[in-house]
Amino acid sequence: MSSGRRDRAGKKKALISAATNLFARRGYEATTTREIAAQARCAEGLIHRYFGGKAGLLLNIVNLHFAREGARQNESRACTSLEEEIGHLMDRQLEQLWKERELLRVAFSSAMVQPRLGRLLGKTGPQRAQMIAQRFRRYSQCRFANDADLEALAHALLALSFTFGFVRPAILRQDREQTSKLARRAANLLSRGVLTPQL
Amino acid sequence: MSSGRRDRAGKKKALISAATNLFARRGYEATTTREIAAQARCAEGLIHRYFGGKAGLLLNIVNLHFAREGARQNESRACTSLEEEIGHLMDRQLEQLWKERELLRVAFSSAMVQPRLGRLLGKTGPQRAQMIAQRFRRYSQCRFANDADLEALAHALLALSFTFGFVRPAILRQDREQTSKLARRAANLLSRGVLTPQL
Amino acid sequence: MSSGRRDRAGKKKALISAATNLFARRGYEATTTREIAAQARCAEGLIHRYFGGKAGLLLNIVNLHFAREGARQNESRACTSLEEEIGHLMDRQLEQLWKERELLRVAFSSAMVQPRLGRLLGKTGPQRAQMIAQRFRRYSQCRFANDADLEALAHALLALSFTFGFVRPAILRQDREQTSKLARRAANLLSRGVLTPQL
Amino acid sequence: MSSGRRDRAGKKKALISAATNLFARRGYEATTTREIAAQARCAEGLIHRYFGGKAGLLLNIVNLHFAREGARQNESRACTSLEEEIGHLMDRQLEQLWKERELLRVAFSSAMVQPRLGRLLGKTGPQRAQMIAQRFRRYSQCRFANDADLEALAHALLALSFTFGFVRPAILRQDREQTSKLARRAANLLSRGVLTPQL
DNA sequence: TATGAATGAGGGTTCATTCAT
DNA sequence: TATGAATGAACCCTCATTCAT
Repeated sequence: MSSGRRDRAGKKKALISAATNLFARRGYEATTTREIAAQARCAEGLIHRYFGGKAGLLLNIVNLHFAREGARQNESRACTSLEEEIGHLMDRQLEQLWKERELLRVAFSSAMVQPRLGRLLGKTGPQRAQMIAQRFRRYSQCRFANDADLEALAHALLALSFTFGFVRPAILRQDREQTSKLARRAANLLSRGVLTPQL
Repeated sequence: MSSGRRDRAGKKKALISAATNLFARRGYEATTTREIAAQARCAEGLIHRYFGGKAGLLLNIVNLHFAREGARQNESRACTSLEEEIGHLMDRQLEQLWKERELLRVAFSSAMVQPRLGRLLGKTGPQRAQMIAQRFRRYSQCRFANDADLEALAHALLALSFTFGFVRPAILRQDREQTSKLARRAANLLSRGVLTPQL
Repeated sequence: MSSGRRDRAGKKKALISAATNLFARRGYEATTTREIAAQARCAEGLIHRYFGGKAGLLLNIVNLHFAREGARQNESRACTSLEEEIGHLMDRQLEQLWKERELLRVAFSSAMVQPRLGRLLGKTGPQRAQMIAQRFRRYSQCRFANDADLEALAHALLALSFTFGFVRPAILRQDREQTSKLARRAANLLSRGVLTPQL
Repeated sequence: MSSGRRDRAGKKKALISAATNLFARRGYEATTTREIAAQARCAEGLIHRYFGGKAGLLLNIVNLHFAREGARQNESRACTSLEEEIGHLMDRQLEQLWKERELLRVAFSSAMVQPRLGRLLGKTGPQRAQMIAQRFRRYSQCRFANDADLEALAHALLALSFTFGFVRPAILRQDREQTSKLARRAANLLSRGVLTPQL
């Protein structure tokens, strides 16, 4: 289609790809625009022309990713029980977060210093929690504790997966198998807490 | 002891204090060694002589802080019930993490890129979890579910407090009251999950 | 003649107009070719095709302007006395230089570094001086001092108007009314110097 | 006295000297901080540490020069007549301006775009004019025209010397001998204008 | 030992110019 | 012919680190 010298879209994509890679591997600050351009095989100036500079490039990357993320439907099939649903959710989360750990590293690392980016990242969580809580309500034929706090459950599951699936293995470099196991055990506790006892 | 111009210990302390302050306020990268030296009222060169450079200074700060943290006794008095204990623990954690949020921001932000620092930070969590689990066992006269997973409970509580007490309010800039409430509701779910039903 | 997309003459004119405007407002160095092209509503590349680059564009502008200037007839009507003529000349010069101050700023500023441009600008002065001296000779029926140096008079008047009408108000930002008054007083001195005393 | 690595004053002087030279030869914009540092045999960073950047360096140079200039007494001995005094003044001016032409080129070139610098340069002129006018009044025993405008005379002489001694030879690259001659002839006209006729 | 002047590599960014379309 | 996407060299400036004093 397009080639070499006049491929605006291609260059943008290449820059985003290179930057995502480098930011994740070395961190935002430690990555230079020179490196990004070199890896993308185009001129440094394009970073500024297309994204308004290094900071804009980062914002663009995060925006892009989490827009896609937010749009992604909670596409998995229904389970036969809430416990199963919770288990599946946690497994999927652990897997997903691990896969995205590089990008998350960059995003959170930068968000620490860049409030705007922080708020952007924060949008996703509560939305997903709402969606998950909604799914949980489908299991109302189950024997919920009367006052089962499904919203808190959803938030708690996301919090656990974030900590055990990303922070501890990817940032604190703890053994991933162990943290994953802990995550599942913790999820079990939550399951119990929300279900009426099986007498 | 020693004073004025040849006060090695005093200078070190001053540098650490200044750096902690500045790192927390502006972030590690945005802080310059000149600023640190200026605020500590001593020469830039000492940062390198004493700590081996800016990175070493950060490591030293984090080390110091979390050593103290780890040594801190689990000093709170015993509660009458596990639920109460869990509630208290969560409250203390939320408060503590909020108080330390600036330093945590720097520590985690840097840990993302500096594995060594990450591993250092990661030491604290499991240790604390062990201590907490130990305390929980004191309530064994309670009606635990037979297979109550007290270890997972401790880890989960720390994970929840980390997310709801630090990540969401301090990084993602979400409303702290809301996230604190969510933390407590989630802790409630865990309480239930670990206790046998009150028939 | 030609219109729309293939209007070479129109594009050239538009570029010259835009560049004159921008150079005058912001200075040569501070103006970018992109701005010029944008304001002229045509492609950046044309600046190079038509004028050989940014520098060539400036040269072209100055050339054009001072060609027109040189060609301009000394159109003013004759006066009844040399004194009146000198006064009128000075007034016209002060007005004209003030009107052209922006372009002159750019022209001289660039001429400082670009000898070719300097020489170009220098052509105008002596020519005008000759023309003015010629006009002065028409008043020979007046009582000139025998050895009246009308050529020096013409040069001096131009020099005074340049300094008091452009350099001091437009570059050194001195009060224009004051410098204009000084110019007229200095012109008076010259008038006297060239006229035989009225006994 | 001082050597190599810790000679702050020496480095400052070297930078000023190098910058003055380069700015004058190539113009402010065309001179790079790299070149200045190289010619001064010190690190580029010092330009920013000592002078606050390239612009500050220029300002410093001009300030320094014109402070010295302003302080310089009008040290020449008295003459026997006003005509002689005027002639001497003009000669000295022509010589001085030619000697300083490089620095003047920079100063004026930059002043065109930098109002603050312009105003700074403008301070010198009126002051000198006042001093010169004062000297002229010493010749009051001469036969002045009653209403001799000595202030205008002083300003006019400076204007003429500026144009014929600097602008035309140094900027417009006109033959210096010719412009100098014109300057003297113009000065003569002024002399006459201010003196009563010798009957 | 403590200082801070000096270093110099490398930072992000700009922009006149080129050239595929 | 006209376009403007792409280039890349060079810009000014920052700052952790070194080392003469």
